[in-house]
Amino acid sequence: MARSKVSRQEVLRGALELFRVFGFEGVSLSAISQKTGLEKPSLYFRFPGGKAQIALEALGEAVKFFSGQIFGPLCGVGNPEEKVRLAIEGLRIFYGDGTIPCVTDSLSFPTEYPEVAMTLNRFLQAWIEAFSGIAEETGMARQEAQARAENAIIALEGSLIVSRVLQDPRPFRRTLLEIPDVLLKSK
Amino acid sequence: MARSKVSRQEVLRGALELFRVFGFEGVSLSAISQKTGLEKPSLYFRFPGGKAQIALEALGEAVKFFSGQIFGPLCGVGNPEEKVRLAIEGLRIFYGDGTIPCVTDSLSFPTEYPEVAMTLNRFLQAWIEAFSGIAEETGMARQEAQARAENAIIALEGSLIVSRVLQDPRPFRRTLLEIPDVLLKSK
DNA sequence: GTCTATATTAAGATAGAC
DNA sequence: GTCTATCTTAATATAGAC
Repeated sequence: MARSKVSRQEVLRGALELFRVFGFEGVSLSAISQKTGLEKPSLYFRFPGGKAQIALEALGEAVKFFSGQIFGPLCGVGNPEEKVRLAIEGLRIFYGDGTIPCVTDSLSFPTEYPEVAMTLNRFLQAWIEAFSGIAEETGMARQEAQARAENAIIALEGSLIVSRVLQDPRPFRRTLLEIPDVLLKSK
Repeated sequence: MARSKVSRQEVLRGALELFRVFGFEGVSLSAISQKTGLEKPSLYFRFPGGKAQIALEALGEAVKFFSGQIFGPLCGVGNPEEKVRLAIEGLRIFYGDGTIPCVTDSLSFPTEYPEVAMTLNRFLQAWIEAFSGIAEETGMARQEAQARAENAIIALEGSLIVSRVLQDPRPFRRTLLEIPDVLLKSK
């Protein structure tokens, strides 16, 4: 079993970058091949399901990052302010300080693979749940916490679009700064 | 000059629907042909620049809608609350009550045509200007008004993503309801 | 496991009849 | 102006050597 120079995770992270920037339809297997250094048949050997499987597993890498760097800290012990601060640093890294789109956007346009949409749906629900949980820690009512969580995610996703179209990271940065207030501060 | 049954505007509106839902790379000329009832060579006769030209002119239709139904009311005379109410009705229609993505999102993923990105950039700046203008009418400082305008657009764009992924129009509807406060209410 | 070579389909695009 | 037919390229995907 000749081990390859490119790990499965490296392939998936390269693919994830491509899918986030160009969207599902905007990425070809040739592009993934170029990005990862593996020829197309090698990609099919590792991922018999082709582009759809690669996209799904790449999405899994994003979920793993969120689980570790964002949901993890939020679910841990400690005061809410500090936990939100840690989550925000994770978000800043994941989004390249506002320069890299979110999978939740890029991969949410219709494909012929319903699994992609279903995985995104579960991912977003988990995200809302994590944000909602930290909001509830401030004593907020469940419904209010849920709305705050959704608002924070809405603002993040929207700011990434605005930053991308204006080619200006400031809307994203400003939005990140406002997250603690959105999640924790009672009005 | 045999007049055709399908007007240029009908073609562009059909194409705009496709581009909004599937993104630039997700739409083929065959799809536009099917949607509009015109064969591909007829599309090339009307739009020699092919898909890129159709996308640009379709985007122009979106700009026209916004100019008439959103920017127009906001720039008119009358009290700000009523003008914002009219703009919100325009937005609700444009976004199919949260079921249709925004061109600003769908067409903002990289293509080989820089004109698309430039047109989107100008469109978004005009939108910010229009929202900012109405916010300034309440006596707000210019910088504050600009931030409020961006926040309103960020919330709209983000809520469309969340509504799409959750397959639930409520995040969008809730966001629409909050727009008057975001644009007009001093904190 | 990875590759070269290739099959197959669909894309963007054009020629030329009507 | 719109069509049928066709060209060219690039996409997904596989066969088979190493």
